[in-house]
Amino acid sequence: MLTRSEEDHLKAVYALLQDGDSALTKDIAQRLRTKASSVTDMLKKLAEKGLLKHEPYYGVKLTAKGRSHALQLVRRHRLWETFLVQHLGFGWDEVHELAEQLEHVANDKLTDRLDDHLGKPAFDPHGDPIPDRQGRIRERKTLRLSLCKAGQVLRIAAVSETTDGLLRLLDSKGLRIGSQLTVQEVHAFDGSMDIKPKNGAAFSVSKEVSHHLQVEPA
Amino acid sequence: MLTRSEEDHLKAVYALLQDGDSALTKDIAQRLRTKASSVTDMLKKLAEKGLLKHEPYYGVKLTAKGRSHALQLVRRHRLWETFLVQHLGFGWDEVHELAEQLEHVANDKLTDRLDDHLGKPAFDPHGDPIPDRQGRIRERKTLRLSLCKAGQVLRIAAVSETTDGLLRLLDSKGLRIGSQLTVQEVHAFDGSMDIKPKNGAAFSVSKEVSHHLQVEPA
DNA sequence: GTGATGGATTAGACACGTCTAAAGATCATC
DNA sequence: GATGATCTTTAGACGTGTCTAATCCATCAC
Repeated sequence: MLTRSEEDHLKAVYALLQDGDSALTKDIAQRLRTKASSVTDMLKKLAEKGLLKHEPYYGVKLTAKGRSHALQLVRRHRLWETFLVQHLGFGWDEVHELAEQLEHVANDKLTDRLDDHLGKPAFDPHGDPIPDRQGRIRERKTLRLSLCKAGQVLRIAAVSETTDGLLRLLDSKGLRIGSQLTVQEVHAFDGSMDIKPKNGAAFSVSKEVSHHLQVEPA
Repeated sequence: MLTRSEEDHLKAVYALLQDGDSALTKDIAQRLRTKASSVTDMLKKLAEKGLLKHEPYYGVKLTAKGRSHALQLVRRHRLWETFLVQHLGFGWDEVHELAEQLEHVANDKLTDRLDDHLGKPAFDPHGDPIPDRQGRIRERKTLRLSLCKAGQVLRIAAVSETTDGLLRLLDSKGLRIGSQLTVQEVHAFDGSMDIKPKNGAAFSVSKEVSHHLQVEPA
């Protein structure tokens, strides 16, 4: 049995490894709004429990057990988000915090029943894939907006779930999952780009933002 | 903001006061599977937060604030139980533990949406009343089976929610919410009674059991 | 009243997760 | 390969919630 804090750390590691190639102690700390020293302690603990390998000063890698556990957390998180949006009428940009709490209710039967109830969805309201019972993910062939070039016409497939601010920003520009947009220009000096929603005015997004936007060719 | 443990203690106090006239430290401890000394500490803390009055060696009484908070916990607990049974197909005797966890996700919007989604039910699957948004309870005019006399024909209205064992016992005898039964005999020396389900064989229940069975005239 | 009894409280300890401050590694740059 | 910047870890402390053991209190039988 993992404590809530252990689960939070495990999920942060998983998310950072998904995102980039490494999970830095300070990034984990920042994500969990805690301090690096606390993270070190926790990594040691998770390593002892066999959920990850911790090479001091070098980094951290999930074990199969750790990855599996993280995937179950992600599964629960995204199923709850889907439930909150589809059945309780919440907006996709206001469910993250709630799901963050609900995901810690660990009960396989509950999770599976919820999954059935929702029709075994493959993607959550943010467009992110929902791992199945076995932790398998049905991937989409999407790419980061930050890797796209001027002139490309794209559709938004997913938005990194941890950034509610980004969701609201997009919403205010009339963009949501499935919306179409065109890349007008990419500025080499800072990686920012100008994009134009199909039915709206062009605006500029920072590299930070485009990095978190998953798109597919329209 | 209350911690999970504070909420658990508050709810235990509320439940015991509902049940009998007083909430003994040792009974709270037993209910929470903890020790009396731990409970004393917690009562002190809850008293400082203005949720209850703690008269050392004498007892404990909820303040309006404490009662209100407890009612919200009960509300959430019973709404989740209703959801689990009605929408996810759980049995009424297996939802208690899960609801015990879900109730701690405190978010008014979520609670109200769930309430709406379920059709603002007045009673949960155990037959217990669900407090509304304002903490108001729609009472049934039920009485404890333990107070009934031989010859009375009754219908089961509710079963104390904290005793899953009782639920299974009843189920095995063919009894559930709404089932009809007749009191055949009451044994004065130990308070036990013989009851006969409408469509089933008579059996005997202890005072402990009959105390937790809410019935109404059939 | 006096004692016995049983519940309640206090005192002191401990595990856990967090923090700050200090020390240890790594790496880019000169 | 020394230096400084930055990140990581360690050492030691603290708050919280729990425990055990000892003490305190109310009550009931006599």
